[in-house]
Amino acid sequence: MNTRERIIAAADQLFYEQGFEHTSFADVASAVEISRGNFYHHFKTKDDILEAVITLRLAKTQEMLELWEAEGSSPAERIQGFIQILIANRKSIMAHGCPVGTLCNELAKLDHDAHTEARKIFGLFRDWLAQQFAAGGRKRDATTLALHLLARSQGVATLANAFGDEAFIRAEVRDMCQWAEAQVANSGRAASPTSSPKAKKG
Amino acid sequence: MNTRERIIAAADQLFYEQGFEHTSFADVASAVEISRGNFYHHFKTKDDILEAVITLRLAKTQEMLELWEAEGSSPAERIQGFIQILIANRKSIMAHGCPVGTLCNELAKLDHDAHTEARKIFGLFRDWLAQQFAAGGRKRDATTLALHLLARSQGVATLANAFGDEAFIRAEVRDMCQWAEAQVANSGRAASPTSSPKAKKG
DNA sequence: GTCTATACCTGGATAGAC
DNA sequence: GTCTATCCAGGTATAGAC
Repeated sequence: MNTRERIIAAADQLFYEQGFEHTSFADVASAVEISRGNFYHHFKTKDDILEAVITLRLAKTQEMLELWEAEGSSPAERIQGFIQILIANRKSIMAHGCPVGTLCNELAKLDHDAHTEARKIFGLFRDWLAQQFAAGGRKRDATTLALHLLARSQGVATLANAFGDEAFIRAEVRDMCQWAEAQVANSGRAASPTSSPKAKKG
Repeated sequence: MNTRERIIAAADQLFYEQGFEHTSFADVASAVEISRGNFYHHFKTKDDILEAVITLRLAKTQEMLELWEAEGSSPAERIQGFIQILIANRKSIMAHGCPVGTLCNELAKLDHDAHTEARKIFGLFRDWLAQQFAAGGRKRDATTLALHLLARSQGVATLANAFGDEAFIRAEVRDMCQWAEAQVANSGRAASPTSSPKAKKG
């Protein structure tokens, strides 16, 4: 990994943990253990680093989705794999929220041009999920279902971050998995539009 | 409205639109049309303003919930009133996200002490919603249902902010209303844990 | 490519006149 | 209570030596 890549990786992590604006060049430089002067040899402005970080995230997301596509044996299983990242990443989500959602939120507030690029990460997840629902027989409302699931996982991340409640994450993940199962199982019929999270110990 | 109150009101709005960190004393002072020096007569530090803003938001939220409590004629109607704020505030949500969720997120990233105070706003909504579900016959899982609904509305706000898609908000609101209706109608029985957003024009 | 030194600006915060 | 003037820290960015 060359210096440029190390800078991007460090910025990626710090932007997630501390936010874009709150992270200074000095923070990144000290994480990479280079001088600030050297820093500017690789990136002219802070926006350039942001752009590189978003590009990296897009690439990593794309790669992950392709892996899931290859590994999962059915649409239902793949969708459940997506939902499970809430549990796999629960510690960092409780500490810092969802990397995608919080970055988009921050860039929207800053009225930053890169917001357009950042939301493409959401777009990748949306399209991949829609593809799974379509493959599961829900061609007509695949994107609606994808956005619905994406929204739910975002909401879980936001509240998990606010309350730090791991049991809440697990309960919602369980419910989302059951919901997803029912969607692609129910492929032919129009499913009921109502649901309930399972009552505790119910 | 005295100067202090005007400062808090301006800070409240700017923190929402631009974020806490991105908003400078100069921004607030110029919005209130006072000098920066005068500013410090009212608030010693930036954290003091943040605290005042959160206190204001807590009070306004409490007041709003009490109003809804008095005005709504049934638990189901009150819950639907809560859901409808996503539509009433759709423009600002698409532009800046949810005021509560985005503030909590930002404070978590800054590792700011006020995070504890800020999440109490979520707590007010959670408890009020739980109260409605309990009144609707769902005493046992009232808080679970409340958190579920709160999470869903947060997720809708996050994606609405990212994509600026008003139709998406309306579709999710419709689905949440139907879900809520079914919950308090179904009071006695354990409801099915699965749901689907309605297929478009389905 | 990497460093040190430094210029420049913004933003938080203070002092003191009115 | 309000103002102007000012200080200081930190953050972005540049110049130039090695």
